[in-house]
Amino acid sequence: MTDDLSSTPQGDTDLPEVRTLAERVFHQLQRAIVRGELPPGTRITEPELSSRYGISRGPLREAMRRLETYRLIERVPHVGARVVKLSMDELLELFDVREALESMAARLAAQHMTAEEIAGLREVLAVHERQGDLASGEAYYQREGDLDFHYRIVQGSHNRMLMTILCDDLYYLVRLYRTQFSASGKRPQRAFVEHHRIVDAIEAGDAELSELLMRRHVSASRENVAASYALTLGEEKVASADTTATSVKHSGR
Amino acid sequence: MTDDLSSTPQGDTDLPEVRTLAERVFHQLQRAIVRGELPPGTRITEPELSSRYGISRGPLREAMRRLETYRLIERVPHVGARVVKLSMDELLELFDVREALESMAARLAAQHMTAEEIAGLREVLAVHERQGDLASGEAYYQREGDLDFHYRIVQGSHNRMLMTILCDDLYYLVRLYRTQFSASGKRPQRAFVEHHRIVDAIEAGDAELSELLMRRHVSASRENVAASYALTLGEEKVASADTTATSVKHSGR
DNA sequence: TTCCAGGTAATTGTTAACAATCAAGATGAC
DNA sequence: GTCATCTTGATTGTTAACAATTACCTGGAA
Repeated sequence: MTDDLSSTPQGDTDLPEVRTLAERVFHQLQRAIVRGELPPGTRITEPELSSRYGISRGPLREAMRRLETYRLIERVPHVGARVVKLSMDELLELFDVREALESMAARLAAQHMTAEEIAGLREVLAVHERQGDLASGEAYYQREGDLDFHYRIVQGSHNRMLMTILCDDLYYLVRLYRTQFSASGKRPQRAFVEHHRIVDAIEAGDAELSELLMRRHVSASRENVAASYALTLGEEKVASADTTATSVKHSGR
Repeated sequence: MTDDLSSTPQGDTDLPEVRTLAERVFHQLQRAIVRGELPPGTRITEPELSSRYGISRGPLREAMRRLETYRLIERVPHVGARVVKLSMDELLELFDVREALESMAARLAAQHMTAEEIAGLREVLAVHERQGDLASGEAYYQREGDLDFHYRIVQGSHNRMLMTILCDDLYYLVRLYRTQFSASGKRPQRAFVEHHRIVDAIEAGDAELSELLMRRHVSASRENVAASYALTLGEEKVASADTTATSVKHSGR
């Protein structure tokens, strides 16, 4: 009982509160899924996992139910659960949702963010640029830093419901998408500039401009992902795939 | 066991699938909370509810966890759960989230909604007006119809993630707010006009206009709620409360 | 060979009992 | 009289066994 702490030996950093077995296993499974250790589509079977983690099926089911609410696994009654398999369509849907919510967050951040929070935001950008210098073609750490940037703006909105939806519900899904599609992006320079402009607008208290810039920023990221995905579909169909990617946005009915 | 159906006697309309005890009790508890039969702040104790619904604590805990994901109850480890108690601040936060998501939904609906869906939307408005005629000062049915209107537009976005967040995650919370604050609104005429304008824009395929009108519509609803709440705070502070309500939106830091 | 049916094994849903934690009330000391 | 501590009751967390549904596999017939 008191050896719960010793049973989680290595660095479980920023573990908020593990007052129960279900919470501990939830965090472990969450990390395993986001890191790709449990590949998409993997069948989750309760007896196997309960024996692997050394707990009974009760707490495990509670952990699985929580994973389901974060959309990391999908359950079917009387059938079972499997790690969510993400499609490009759903990724683009997620970008639409992020565009709506994060632009609102930027607008509210321009109204409510404190001076300390803005200073912290600038510090995040400085760290990005330092890391970007030593590895201009970087991928992993920069992307984590990008998430940190967006995360802080959402926090700056001071809207708890927005924070819950974006940071709790969708955050791990975004990370899962990145590991799954290994989205390189290849537009760090432009993203850096956009980040700075957004912070400028927030610092100036210009709500409308902050909202507009964040909306463009997320939308550009979406188009970038769609375009690079179209490239992977078929190298010979580059031109037609590109027109498809752009026609998605403007497709009338 | 086979009398499960008879144990839920009256019209459990549109119950999607009750393949398990946990799902059935979840729907029952959900209705009880939204209808106000379980008042906000009510302590939820597992032995009591499990005996009341004639099930054991296992399925009940699963139902409770699902209620928690919909933010209808709040749980604290080793302490217990209680029905969520909503504050006006949180209601206004919810309006900000709805403004962001529903304006995006209207934009996508203008791009993707089919002719049949638009016809259904017009039919909803016609039903509203018929009911509005026979009871101009109505409250309950009109509000349900209002939800139906917004619900259909979200469906018309053809964005499954948007549909999940708005219709599954936030829908019952909106209903709970309405029963709890008994939001009369008192602006049915103007809402009707706004609804019609939004459908017009969607039918014309004008994405930007649809988005703008929906954003204004939700924002106006938010201001209306804030103003009527300010009235209930103190009758003698009507003037100052009104300025507070409007300054919320434009409050710089 | 292909399709359908039945049976078997495994997995999920459910239950009841046990263990640990928390909250409240009683008891005692200062 | 007030505060701290202990005890007691109740509630939540956890476990293991039982029941029911599902999926797979085997066998046989068209």
